Amino acid sequence: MNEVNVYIVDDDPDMRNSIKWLLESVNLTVCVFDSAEQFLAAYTGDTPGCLLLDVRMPGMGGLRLLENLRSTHPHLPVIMFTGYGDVDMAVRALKTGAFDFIEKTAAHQLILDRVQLALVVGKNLHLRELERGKFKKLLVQLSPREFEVMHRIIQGQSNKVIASELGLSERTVEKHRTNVMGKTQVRSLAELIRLFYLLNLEEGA
Amino acid sequence: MNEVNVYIVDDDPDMRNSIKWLLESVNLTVCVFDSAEQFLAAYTGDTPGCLLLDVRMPGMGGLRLLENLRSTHPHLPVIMFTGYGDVDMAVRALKTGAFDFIEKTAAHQLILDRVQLALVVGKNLHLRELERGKFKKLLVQLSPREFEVMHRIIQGQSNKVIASELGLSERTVEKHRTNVMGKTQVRSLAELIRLFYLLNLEEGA
DNA sequence: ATGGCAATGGGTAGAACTACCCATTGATAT
DNA sequence: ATATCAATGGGTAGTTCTACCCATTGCCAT
Repeated sequence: MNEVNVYIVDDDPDMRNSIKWLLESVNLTVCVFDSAEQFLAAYTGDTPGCLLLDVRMPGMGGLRLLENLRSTHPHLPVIMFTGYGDVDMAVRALKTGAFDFIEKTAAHQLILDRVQLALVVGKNLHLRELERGKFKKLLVQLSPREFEVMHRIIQGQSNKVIASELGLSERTVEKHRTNVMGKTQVRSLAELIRLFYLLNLEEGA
Repeated sequence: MNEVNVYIVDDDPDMRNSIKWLLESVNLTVCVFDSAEQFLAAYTGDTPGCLLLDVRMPGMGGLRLLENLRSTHPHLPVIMFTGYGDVDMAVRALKTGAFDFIEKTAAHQLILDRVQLALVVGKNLHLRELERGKFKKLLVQLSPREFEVMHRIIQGQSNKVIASELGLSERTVEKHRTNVMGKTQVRSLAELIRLFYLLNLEEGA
């Protein structure tokens, strides 16, 4: 399996093969699926890539899959791909978070360009996602108390203030603080804050 | 002048008045303009609001104005408004950063709902923009040396390391650090870092 | 050329944080 | 019931940051 994949989800075999051939002609690695359900079952999100997604399909439609992916894998660029698109469909798709929206009648070069752009963006998002995922795993190792203390540290409270507000001794807060810095593997307060906001700015939006 | 405005830019007087009447019927404050140029000359961005922008106009078109606004006022939600829209136009507008894309034939209630949503989003973006603008003004008061030191502080470097890398004494770095915290009016390192990333995450994207 | 400011550096004191050591309590799991 | 671990708190030392004081150099503008 290659490092970067273009995923194609389309119920029409001819269309799948046509696009697959087009993309492979520029040395891209392609994975095809004939339904949204099949893709969901197979996709793990552990490699960068992008998705070419047919809108109209039996079973779970493209828009439903798109919505699904926005919550589970927000960092996979999804290019919606449709034979007969209307304005409402395009607007809904893009507002839902699709990376692009292309009609199947578009020129081959245009499709290639958009896919290449999506791949570049997808690589960057994937890198960031790796960093986020790593930090997330470290965060869940924190005990409830440590997490509470971390939160207040990030708010800028001093150990003394934290101790007073939580009814603890300074020594205990210092211990929690040490554990937070150790378990999250950060080497400075600055890095802790940066990683924290890296997580929250994207989950909140 | 009210605090929150809906701006309308359309070269067709009938359309302007029709939409103006619709929005005023739900107690919204409306400002109308008959060209992109007129709007650009008048808009300052110092109050929250949103913009209903006709796509096809003589002179500067809606898409050109949209691009312009994305760089100068990224926090004004722009709803593109068109009589005869096609998929390509909608996709281009939304990918450029339009908040929404509505056809003029849409139901009144739908238009109202989308405008109200844009206003809510616009208020939040405006609040954040106020905070960013305030911090920006404080940042330019920093001397070049202070700015350099601030940058390294945010990277997590200690005074000692900064002093060594810049060939300064620790005392001097401490002085710069004190000045940075004072001039930016932050009460903690955490707040400095938060505001710094608030600026950079939106300007970089 | 005198005043203001950026940049430089020193002294001293205190506050805050870090890194080690030590211990008790209580809940949970095997 | 014995082990493990979260949470609690103390001691002591060393580092780092903050808050004051002081000064010199050099540049720029009125």
